[in-house]
Amino acid sequence: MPTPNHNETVPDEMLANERDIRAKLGDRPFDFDSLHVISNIYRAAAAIRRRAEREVLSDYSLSWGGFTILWVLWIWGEMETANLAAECDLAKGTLTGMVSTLEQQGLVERERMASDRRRVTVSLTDEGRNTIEEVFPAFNAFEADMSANLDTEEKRLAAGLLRRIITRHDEPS
Amino acid sequence: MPTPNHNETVPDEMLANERDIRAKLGDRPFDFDSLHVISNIYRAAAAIRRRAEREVLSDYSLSWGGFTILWVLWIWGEMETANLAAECDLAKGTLTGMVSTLEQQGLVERERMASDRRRVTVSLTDEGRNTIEEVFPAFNAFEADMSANLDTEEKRLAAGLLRRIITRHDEPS
DNA sequence: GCCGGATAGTTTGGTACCGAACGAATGGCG
DNA sequence: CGCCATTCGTTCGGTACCAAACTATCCGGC
Repeated sequence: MPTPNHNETVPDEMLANERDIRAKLGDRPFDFDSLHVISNIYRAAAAIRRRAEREVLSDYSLSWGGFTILWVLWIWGEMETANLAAECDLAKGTLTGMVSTLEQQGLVERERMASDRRRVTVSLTDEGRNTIEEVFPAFNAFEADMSANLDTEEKRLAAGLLRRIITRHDEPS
Repeated sequence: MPTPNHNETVPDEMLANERDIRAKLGDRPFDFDSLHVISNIYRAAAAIRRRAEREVLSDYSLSWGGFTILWVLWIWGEMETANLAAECDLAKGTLTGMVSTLEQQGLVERERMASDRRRVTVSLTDEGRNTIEEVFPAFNAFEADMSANLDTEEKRLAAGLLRRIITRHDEPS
């Protein structure tokens, strides 16, 4: 019968570990609903990243972070390092190394800005653009597969709920 | 007006980057709903982990993974390495190093099984138990804060939707 | 008994990632 | 002009993490 989560104790369907947690700690005044949301977000993200790197990105010698950089540059075009780091949700120090890797692979290029020589812009090379145009459809198909247990409405709902967690706290570094 | 996601084009509220993606790629046949779910899961997870390590775990010199190990051992008690790795969602090789770190910190201990000397069990020391009993309430408060924009019903809904993504594909290593 | 395949954990080699410290460049204010 | 606080990107030291190679142990068949 489709009546999940119908009371305030234990929802009908839980992962095995969620049940065990209630069994162990259920008598203590913890916030189990928050616990399950947060830990499920993390588990889902880890599964997504692992599968993506193994099943999609490795074919193109891209890491998750490398793919993200290409993707961001593809959507937004040339960006300076600081904005790119923020958009990729990476520390700027991390970005430096990953851009260097992509640069060696010939997928992006750096350029110092003439107006302010501290700043550096990063942009896709032609090869980088070809790569992301080839990889992204495969990646998007992977995303669809990964979320195939949800229908469209549920995906939007989930995206919206997550958005409200993300927007609450988002100072990357 | 509270009518989010009311049509099949662009939902009312989106993150800035979500809007930009539609603007750039909206005319191509990609699955944007899947894209947004997956990328929001990942962004949320990254924000959660970063904040947790900075604001909660660093006070106890614990990494995210180290905390997870203590937590799992606290809930389930003594475990052998392979099960512990699966439960913590880590590759077994990764676990070896992190258990060694925790062992040096005096928080867990290893023991070879008498019946099968290949196997090793890991359990909390008294100090480890004290640590997790002290850290977890702070961590749980953090989880509550992190998800404070959702009410109880929404947390359960989100946890359930995520569960359906997790259960679809979960062979960690 | 012992040999060979299977299995549990560890080691190894490499990337990713962070935070903090650093060095170059800038721009305002004297 | 010339200092100096600020703001860039990079570098550095350290952990975390994975996949694959390796080691030790176990167990079934001869």
